[in-house]
Amino acid sequence: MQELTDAGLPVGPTAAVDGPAELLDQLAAGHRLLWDTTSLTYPALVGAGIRVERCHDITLTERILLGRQGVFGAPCSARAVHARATGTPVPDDPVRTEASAEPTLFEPGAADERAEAAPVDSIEVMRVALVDQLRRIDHDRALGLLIAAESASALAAVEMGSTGLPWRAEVHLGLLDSMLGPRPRAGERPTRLAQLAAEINDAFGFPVNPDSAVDLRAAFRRVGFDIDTTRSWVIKDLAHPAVASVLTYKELARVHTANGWNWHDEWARDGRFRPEYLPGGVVSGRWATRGGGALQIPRALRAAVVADPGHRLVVADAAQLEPRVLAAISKDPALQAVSADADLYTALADDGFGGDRAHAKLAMLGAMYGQTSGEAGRLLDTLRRRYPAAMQCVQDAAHRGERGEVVRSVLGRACPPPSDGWREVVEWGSRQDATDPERKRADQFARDRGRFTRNFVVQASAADWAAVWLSGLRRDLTQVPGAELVFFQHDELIVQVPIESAELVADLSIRAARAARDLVFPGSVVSTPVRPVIVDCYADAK
DNA sequence: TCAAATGGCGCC
DNA sequence: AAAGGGCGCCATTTGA
Repeated sequence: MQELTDAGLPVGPTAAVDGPAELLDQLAAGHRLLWDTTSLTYPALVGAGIRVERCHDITLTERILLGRQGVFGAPCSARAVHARATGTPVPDDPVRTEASAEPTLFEPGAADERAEAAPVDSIEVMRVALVDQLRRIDHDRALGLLIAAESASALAAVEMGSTGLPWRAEVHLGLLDSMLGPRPRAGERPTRLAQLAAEINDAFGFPVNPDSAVDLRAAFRRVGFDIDTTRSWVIKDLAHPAVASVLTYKELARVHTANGWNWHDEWARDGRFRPEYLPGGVVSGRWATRGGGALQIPRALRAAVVADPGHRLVVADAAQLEPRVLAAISKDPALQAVSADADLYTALADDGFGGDRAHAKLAMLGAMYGQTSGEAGRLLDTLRRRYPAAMQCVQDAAHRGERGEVVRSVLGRACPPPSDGWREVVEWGSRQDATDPERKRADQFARDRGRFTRNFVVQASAADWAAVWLSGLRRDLTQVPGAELVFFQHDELIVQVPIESAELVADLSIRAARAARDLVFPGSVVSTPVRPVIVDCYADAK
């Protein structure tokens, strides 16, 4: 047990916790728990009805700290940190056994692996690891904040995975029936898809399997359309009678395979959808999920997310977070001014795009993603003129990436360095003649990485902000009986709350966003507003 | 025959 | 000159 201040510094004694009674005492005293890996230890506590307010997750912290040293993918357990700190051989990380996996029979060693996955409980190992991490954090305020938010996110992730997102089976199954027809036998096409497939065959005049991109492309080529991909946005512009059926087929087939009856069987048990959330699972610091595609719930199915009786959903999203984050990290005066507006894109449009919001948005997204072709490319000049500092900021990040350097988020999360293979290609190719294929390949590699680092500074800083926002709101929600975080997706979260507390929670989400702005961008005038909506059903939120 | 790669598309 | 970021998941295709 170790208490840390909010700045990530130790103030209390170190002591092992013996047994549940002492654990409860320590929790009641408001101590911050120190442990190896939240996702391994905390689920059992949550299952026992114990809620931890604050923790320090050594593994997640180590991932951030090692990343800043340019190391990715190395073992990050307390034992590994201890080993590196003491100059002893670094053990492999414990094998992660998936909670959702079927028990494996007849697999020698599986039980041993599970035993190894038990969290490290040696207090001395953890003490040494913590001291080493604090030394490396070195009183860096931003980094301490990032690490505190990462650990808090880990708690929230376990709690959300346990609580689950309310999911009404009858609504979901009703939608499937209306879109696809009755549930087919295993391996068969739903009736609606079978109909569409027949229409597609008729329109072409020969059999085509719309599930096969190869087959579909060959079919369109055979009738005179020289396409090299069957993406919807290409198909939609072709003048052929099969087009409408193909597009509808693709849309419905996607629902069937991604969120159809099989998905429902596997993921939507007991009125809840319980994915496994992985904070920091993306290099930018965004969360990932394992199972169920939780971060890609299609809009068409959000009607199935309905609050329990007597409850409401507070759906809060940070409006246009990424351009606001760009304004904050670049300190571009004009973009900061524009970001004062509740609708940044409208203000942007009025500021230089003749009131054309769609163009303004396209240009801004293109600038952050590194797009330079097409419409967005043509609009880039306007942005460069109006917001030179902001454009310089992403341009610098791109150049650093092209040169093989790394970039960091506002709170200090580092992007991975390029691979050895990348360096070889780029170094060799850059010495060749401009027309040499090796040179072209090298330039391509460099540009690709430039786009990645260009986007990283914005996406990762936005993730910093979102983690602090989520952490702050989670803490505040402990004051609201019955309020539960049930979903988090990059810049949007959902709290299920008793009706009488909905307004309060909506307000808390706004305050937490303001607090996150002040913590992540101290002194910045850029606002990062959230707009909570109180609804019964997720589909009504937008 | 099976694992890895690919194509496509959902979300931000 | 040219340059579309990050994911997870499914069915199909490819390759050993």
